[in-house]
Amino acid sequence: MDQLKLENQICFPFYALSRLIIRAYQPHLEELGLTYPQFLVMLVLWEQDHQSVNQIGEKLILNTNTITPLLKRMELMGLISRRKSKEDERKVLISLTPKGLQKKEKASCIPDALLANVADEQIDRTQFDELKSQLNFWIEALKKE
Amino acid sequence: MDQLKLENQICFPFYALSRLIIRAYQPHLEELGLTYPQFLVMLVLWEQDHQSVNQIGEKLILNTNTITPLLKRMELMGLISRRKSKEDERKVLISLTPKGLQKKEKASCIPDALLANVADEQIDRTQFDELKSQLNFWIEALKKE
DNA sequence: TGAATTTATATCGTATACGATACAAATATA
DNA sequence: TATATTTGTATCGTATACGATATAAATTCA
Repeated sequence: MDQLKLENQICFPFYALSRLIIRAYQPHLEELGLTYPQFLVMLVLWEQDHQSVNQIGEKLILNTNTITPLLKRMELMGLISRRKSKEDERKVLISLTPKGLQKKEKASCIPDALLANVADEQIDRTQFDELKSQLNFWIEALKKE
Repeated sequence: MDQLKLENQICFPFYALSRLIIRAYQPHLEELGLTYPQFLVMLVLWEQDHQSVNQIGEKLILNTNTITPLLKRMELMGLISRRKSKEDERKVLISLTPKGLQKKEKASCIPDALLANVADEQIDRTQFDELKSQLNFWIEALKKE
């Protein structure tokens, strides 16, 4: 029955860490006026502008029933525009507005600021990359389910 | 600007994995009639019955504004009971009902079933434990923030 | 001991998540 | 080419999360 102990679950640390990381981001994102999922959408668009709802959803592993209202709020905030694709009228293309693009510079210091805060205590680069590749292995494994 | 690429963020894998793991649990938890956070509450109570709202919240790193409605739903489902502590009338003690206790046995096979599904492809035990302790290090670091 | 402070929980408002379903545009196919 | 199927988004309902705020019980302290 030990396997039902909370501390023996591998699932819980991921659940907890996800929320703790979002909390750590919060003060930085507040300055940008973004929530964490909104920030992720911005990352995707800063990397490549003019993507369909589905393309964004696939990268963030989120369905349209989550993404659509999220994008609508971001449109209201003036960060992005939503317009139908001319080639395929089913698709809705998301583009950055000048205001949305402008935030990129302000955001660029966030990852560093966070790492400095948390991982300050000697986490060596190799170990860090090792962890990341391990996480990606799990993600790919679970995406296929 | 590469540091703003989604794939270079350490935060995203945790966010994604958390949701993917919950998805993987879903079919198993559906049989139990529980959501994932409800399952976590049950884990905490199966390990030790009769805990206050705060005690449960601390273990799951959740505030009462999340836990309270969650527990109320579980009370409606007949899994737990909520009653004021006699020693301290501010505290609300949560206890398992027979129905809640009964589910423990059915749940005991879930962790194994999941690991068999996902980690089937040779993940050795040592590496697994290493990962878990690394995650716990991060959790403790972020909890202190 | 009476008022100020702290503690434990609950309530409210907003923003995700996501299963189920709807619906229009595009594609396949008989 | 008319219909069935697929694809891309959106809508609806329910369940988290969580900041801000409220409130009653307990504790502190002037």
